[in-house]
Parts: sequence; C-alpha cells; structure tokens
Amino acid sequence: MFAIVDRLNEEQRAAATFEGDQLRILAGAGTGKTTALTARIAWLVASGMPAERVMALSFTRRAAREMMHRCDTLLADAPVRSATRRRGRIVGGTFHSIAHRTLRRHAVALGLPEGFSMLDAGDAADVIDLVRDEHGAAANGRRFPKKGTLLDVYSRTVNTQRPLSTVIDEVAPWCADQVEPVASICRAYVHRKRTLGLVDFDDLLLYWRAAAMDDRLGPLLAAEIDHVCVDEYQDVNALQVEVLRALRRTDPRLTVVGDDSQAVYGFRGASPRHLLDIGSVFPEISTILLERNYRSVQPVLDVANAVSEAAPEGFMARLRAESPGGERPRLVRAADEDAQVDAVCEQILAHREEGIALREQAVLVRAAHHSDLLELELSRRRIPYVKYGGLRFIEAAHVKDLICLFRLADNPRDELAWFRLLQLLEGVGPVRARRAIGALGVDQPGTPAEILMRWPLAVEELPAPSRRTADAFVNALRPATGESVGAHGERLRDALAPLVATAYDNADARVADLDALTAAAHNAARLSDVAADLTLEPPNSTGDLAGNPSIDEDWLVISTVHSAKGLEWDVVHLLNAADGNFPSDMALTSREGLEEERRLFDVAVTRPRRRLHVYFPLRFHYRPRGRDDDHTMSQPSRFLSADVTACFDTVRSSRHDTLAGESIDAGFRVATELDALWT
DNA sequence: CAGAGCCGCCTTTTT
DNA sequence: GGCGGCTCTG
Repeated sequence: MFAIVDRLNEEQRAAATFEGDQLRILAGAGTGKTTALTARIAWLVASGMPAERVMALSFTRRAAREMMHRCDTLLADAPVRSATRRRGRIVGGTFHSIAHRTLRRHAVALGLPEGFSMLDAGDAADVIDLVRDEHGAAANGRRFPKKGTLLDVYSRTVNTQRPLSTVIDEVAPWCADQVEPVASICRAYVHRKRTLGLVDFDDLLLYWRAAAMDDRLGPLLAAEIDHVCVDEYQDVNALQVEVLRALRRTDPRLTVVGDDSQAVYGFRGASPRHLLDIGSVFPEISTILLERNYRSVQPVLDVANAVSEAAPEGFMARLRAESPGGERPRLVRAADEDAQVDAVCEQILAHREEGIALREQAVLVRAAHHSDLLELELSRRRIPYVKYGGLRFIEAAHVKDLICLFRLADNPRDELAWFRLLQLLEGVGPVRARRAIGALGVDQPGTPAEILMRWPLAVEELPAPSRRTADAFVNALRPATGESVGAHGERLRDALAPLVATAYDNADARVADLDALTAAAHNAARLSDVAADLTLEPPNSTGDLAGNPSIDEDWLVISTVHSAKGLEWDVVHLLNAADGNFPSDMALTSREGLEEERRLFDVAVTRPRRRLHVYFPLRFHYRPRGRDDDHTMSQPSRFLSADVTACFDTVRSSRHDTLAGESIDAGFRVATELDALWT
C-alpha cells in the first residue's frame, strides 16, 4: 500500500492519503497534480474502496484518458484487498461521456426514448435553424442572430446558468433588444428536441443534473458512488458544479484538483472562480497546495514566470524547478511560414539524432490549421505524426450519413437524420424531404414501429425514380427478428454504400470508412450508442498522411495548446508566436479574452521538460495554406515582451542555406538525368 | 423544385 | 481553397 505513495513528496502524499471527506488540491503547472489525484484514487482503492465505486471526471477527452490510464497502471500494481473479489475499473471519463452513460441507463425514467439521438454541434445548429425559420425570424426585416450565434447564446445560458439577457449583452450586444424573440426560439428548440428524442451536448449535463436531483433516481445514483474526483477543476462551468453538488447531496466525499492560472475554457462557460470559491458550494472542503515543480528545468520556468508576471492578476507563486541545470529556450525568427516549417523539421531531427525520440517531442499550435504546412512537410520527409484537436473525421459528409442512419434505426423520430438522408436520393432536395417527413409524422405520438408504418405515405412525396432506392434503405432500418446489432449495422451500411457512391466523389475511400465505422457496431448494445460514441469520442483520421503510427514505433505529436493541457514532453516546439495567431485576434475583443490567451500561452510554455523552441515567422501567407505568394507582415506575439524575450536565445533560421543546398541538389539531378540519356 | 454554377466569406479553442 | 448561400436554368 505504501508503494503507492513512496515516490510522492510530502504534500503530494498528504493529498493522496488525506483522511477527511472533501479535498481541494491547488497547484501550478508541473507540480504533479494528476499524480497526486491518481495516487489518491489508488490509495482509496487499496484502503478497501471498490474501484468501481470511484468516479473520476475531467472536461477534455485527453485529460480523462490520461487520468484513466494512470489509474489503471497504479491499480494494476496495487495490492488487492480481497482475493475473492475481482477488481473493477473506476468509473471515469469526461463529464459528457459519464452523463451519456447515465442517460442511457435511465432513459425511460428521464422521459427519453431508449434510442435517443445524440446531436453534435452542427446538428444542434441545424435544429435551431429549423425553429428559427419557423419563427419567421428573418421576416421582420431586422437583423436577427443566425443559427451559430443562437446556439452560442443558448449554450452559454445553459452552461453558466445565468439569465439569457445577460448572456446576450455579452455575446451579441447588437441584438440586446430582441431578447424575447431569442428566448422564444430557445424554448422552441428545447421543445423540438424533446418531441423528437434528440439530445445535444448541453442536454447531457442538464438531464444528468435532473437525474441526480430527482427524489427517486438521485439517491440511486448517489448510492453507486463512494468518492468523486475531478481533474482540471478550473475548467468546470456552473452547470457542471451543479451536477457535482447534486451527486454529492448525501455523500460528501469529493476530491478536486486544479490550477486557476491554466483556465482556458472561458469560451464555453467555464470559470476559475468555481475552483477558487469552491467553499461556497462545499463549505467543509480542505485545501492542500503543491508548489514544487518537477517537470521543467529552470530556464524553461523562467519563461513561464516572465509571461505570468505581465498578467494583471491571478497567477500563483513563481515556479521553481526541482531539477537543476537546463538549456535556455530558443526563439527562432523565420523569414516566413515555409522557413518556419523547415526550421522546426531540422530541429526535430537534430533532437532525434541526440537521442530524443519523436514521441518525446510535441509541436503545439494555437489553432488546428496552424500546422497545415508543417503536416505537408512532415509527410514529405516521412516523419510520422499524430494530430490532436482540430477538424474532425466525423464532420466528413459520408461519416455523418452513416451516423444519421444508425441514429434513425433506433429513433425514427430523428427529423434531422431523415432530412439529411432523404436528400441523398436522386431528385430529392429540401422541399421534398420536408414533405416526406411531414407525411411520416415524426412529431406525432406512437411507437417507432408505428412511425415507420407511415412510410408508404411518405414515399408518395418522392419522385418516382428514387422510390425503389428509398424503400430499400427504409427496409434496412427495420430490425429483423433475432438479428444482432452488428448484423443490422452491416445491413444499413449496405443500403447506404450505393447512395454514398453516387452522391460524392472518391467513393472508394468513403465506402472504406463506412466499413471501419460499421465494425464498431459489433460490440455495441444498440446502434444509437455507436452513433453517440462517435459523437462524444470522435476518431481523428490524421496520421494517415504520414504512415500509420500503430505500426511505426515512434511518432511526433502535433496538438492544439488546448488539447495539450496537462501533458508534458521533453521537447516542445511552439509555432506561430505572432500577434493575431497567438493571441488569436478572435479573442482580442475583450480583456478577459486576452487574459485567457495569456493563460493559454502559459500552458504552452509549461509543457516541456527540457527544451522549449518558440518559432515566429516574419511573414504569413495571406490565405491560410495558400500556395500563392500574397503575404502579410507580422508582429511578434505581444506575450513575447522584452522581459520574456530576455529568457530566450534569439536565433534566425537559416532558410537561405537550405535553399542553396536544394538548388545544388536539383542541378546535380538534372545533370545526371541528361547524362543518363546517352549511356 | 432540384441541381449546377457562381460569388463571397471564412477560419479559435471543446464537449 | 473550401463551403454556404445565392441565382439561374431546365
């Protein structure tokens, strides 16, 4: 049992073995927060608490995965109390994924159809657009918020639990006098989702809270869990706090970990106040501070300290390194983005020659598309990489088609899925699709089977040539008696494949994707689960470009700074440290926006253990990923103040040498090929 | 009414 | 360079 806390320092050990009910661990970057939290979990389990009665929550998927992984490792080594009891696994994941599991288990009690559909952000915007149209929003001649803004306003209102008017003042002040029409659309949106059995990301939390607050269901849920742990508590929002409060109504045991100086999810309603003022919700909570940084060498921490010193408020103590020595970070000025990419690749390979594997290096970017050029170059140089964050596989049209089909198989009320799939048919556009859906009566009462029984009425609305195809794919929706979920999935895939093949180009690759996705149906309880899992935990298809990392033993990590939070590498390369990129000019409309960018910058520079390289191109392509020659000049990031820059060795990338080398190489090749004609 | 073709806008971060 | 929204045509 003591092996668990053997390698911890005094404060970490105090946290892991804390005897009280409620604990808050406050700690700066690199001080071993997650180590302390996972050690605490292992300690609780070793002390006799069944692992499956510990719930561990985090906001991001990556942080949740990391936490689960470390728990698994610790628990595998820890002693088992009772030889007869098989060790369970802790209940862990993101808030949203645990909420989803709870909703599936108690769907009926919560007034949801068993096969409810999980909407992604795009679907949610489409539903809200639907009700927006029906309200004749654009008709009154006034500028009215579009679906994106409406969803943003709705989501912030839900997540911050504040009045709609306050949120509108903040997010879209130009329509502050239209609060009532917006409210009415929000009400219609909520009502529509309920009628059709649709659940969006925010609903997961709303229903979970309702379940935990319910007089019958709440105690049931509470009785399943002894201890709740929350990582990255500075990223929780008001709604998540209420979920926690509801879950802990009867049993107080709770451990949270956080760092207010790393709060970077304000844009979705999170606030570090929840961490700092936690006493107002859980008055009994004790606090332990972790202050010793084990991650980084002092020259790297000097950068972080200089960055945070410029902040007007809110940072904790200066970071002091436990490990001595270390090299000064490098600030690399490159002529343009191409030179930056070259410099990064050269540096990565140089480190690799020194014995630092690709896996121990990461390239961090503010926005996912900042690594586009780099990814091309990495592929060209055959350097394998995996990218986290950014555009998702799931947003590819054919992937959404299959997800919609799986949703529809369990929930024939899913108007959105019908609308999308019907339009794959030849000669069917929005109008005919809508008529057919009207004939189905998706909003009428009745069982799923009864809705499908109205299909003969709906098919009348479609043009004659498409009816056979349409019949075939609706037949595939009906479950055959005794058929497994996997077999049903295959049948749906077969019905969709020809439609996908005619509706899009590069059909082969797309149909291959369908196969891979269908495979997931074989060990699922129901098809809507497969769809929901893909929505909550979307795979990313990058990495294909540079070879398959599961075969290559070593690969580079590319990540957005947001997705990199909580992780560490020996070497970190931070790209595009130019104003407008980082801080993103999108964030500069408010002071809080700028401060959040500063914390994000702080997160980025506190990721490396040993080496930090910050790159700054002097010119940018005017169009992102543009291959033309239009450039704009750029300023260094405002976070690279004189004090910060003083912590770096500033170097210029040697683009010209590389160019010269390449042209000599090309000249040599031409000569060889010309000669080859005559041998 | 569907679909081709054209214009202009876009691009933060995550569940 | 991609996509959403618009117009024009059959």
